[in-house]
Amino acid sequence: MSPEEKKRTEEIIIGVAEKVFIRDGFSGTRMQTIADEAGLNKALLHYYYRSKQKLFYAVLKRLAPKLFAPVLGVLYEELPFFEKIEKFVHRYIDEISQKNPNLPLFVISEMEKNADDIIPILVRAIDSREISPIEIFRRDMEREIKAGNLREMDHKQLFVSILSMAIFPFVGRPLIMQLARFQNHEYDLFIQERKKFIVEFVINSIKIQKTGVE
Amino acid sequence: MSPEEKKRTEEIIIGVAEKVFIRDGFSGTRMQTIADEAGLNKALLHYYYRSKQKLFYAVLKRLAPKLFAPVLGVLYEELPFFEKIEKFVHRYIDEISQKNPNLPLFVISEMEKNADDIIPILVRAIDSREISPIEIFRRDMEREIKAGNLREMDHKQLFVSILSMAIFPFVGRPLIMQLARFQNHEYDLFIQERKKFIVEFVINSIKIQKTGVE
DNA sequence: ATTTGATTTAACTAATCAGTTAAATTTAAT
DNA sequence: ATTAAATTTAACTGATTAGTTAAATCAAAT
Repeated sequence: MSPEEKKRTEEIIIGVAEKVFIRDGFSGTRMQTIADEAGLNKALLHYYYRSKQKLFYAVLKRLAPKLFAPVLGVLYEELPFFEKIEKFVHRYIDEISQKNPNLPLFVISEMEKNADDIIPILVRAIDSREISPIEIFRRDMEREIKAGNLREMDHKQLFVSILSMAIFPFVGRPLIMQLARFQNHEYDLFIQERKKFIVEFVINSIKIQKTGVE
Repeated sequence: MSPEEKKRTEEIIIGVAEKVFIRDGFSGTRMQTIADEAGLNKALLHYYYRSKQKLFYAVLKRLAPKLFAPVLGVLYEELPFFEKIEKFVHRYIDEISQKNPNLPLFVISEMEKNADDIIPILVRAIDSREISPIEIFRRDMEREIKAGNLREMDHKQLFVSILSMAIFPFVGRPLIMQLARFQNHEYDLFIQERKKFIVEFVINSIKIQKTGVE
């Protein structure tokens, strides 16, 4: 095979592995399943990636930048604070909807079970810049509070609230569907409508209304 | 052994099994682990509960009412809407903090992987009353909107938002700790402070301020 | 003291799965 | 055509684990 062919096989494997790992989790994934879904055989998987662990890490390393960069990147843009929140929420929900709605639960579950191995890989993707995302967020808030546009509040509480509202509908889908009595087909629409809701909900809560009178 | 002794063994097994299942998940749990942590042997586990599946279901059936009743129960109480939200959030975070912070992720993961078996068991616990919790919530909102105390908005979006803010810090702990740069010991305090934050945050967002002038 | 049921011990089976190996076959490049 | 690398096949090993079994021991009730 040509080197391009070789590369393509490698990519087929890692692409299918990504899909299966996200769907079934690390321990739920069978090498045989990956081989089957890739239309290849188990021996070839080990020929390219020596072990299940190594294949998993290869998947994670490829995934990590795609996972955080597009969303966290918004925090580093030069934007008015409230617009930044809007763009952040929309970007997150759009990305996950389009990419793979099971991604958040996968990342969280594996971080929980496998902390020591996985967290360092993900942290490199989170901490790719000089200043951390949460510190950027804190500074933005500080500026807005001084300008009288924002109520004073703990920046981590606000940050986690926005994250929670955006991420949890993906993670907690089966639970939410029962509690809030959703039909299967309703849920996607609910998530799309959620973008606008979250932004309005958050800004309503934190923004100080200018009276106009002064 | 006396019947009391017998009962005690049964309870030791199911109690330890609950702890282990929640910690390691169904497929991550080994019968040997349960036996070891209960100070018993594997044969006895099968003597009382015939299989891992049956033991798991027994755990779930015992868990389900304890899981939802104390929290959802608040929704059925006769309380002013905003106080109800406050009590709901405090109750949820207090219950989970004290009981087992891994519970939400466990429930969600197992619902996701094992939907057909598990959801019916949990749904019986959610739907123990004539009117569903979400319908109660909708009626409360409708009343408050008519009374001019509450902005108009989709009741499911609001309900999911409150749930998200309360549950996600438990589920997403490892991710949040990285993103928001928490040290281990800070997180418990953060969650305790979160009760007040969520209530204020939500009410600020949804309440219509009476001008006093009228 | 005898009986009954609870519990232990230890060895076993059967299934699953990661990983290995070696030989055969295919493909592309030279 | 020859070579080298890619791919397949198929059988294997070794580890893990749920579940079984049978014999032995123990404790409580009668």
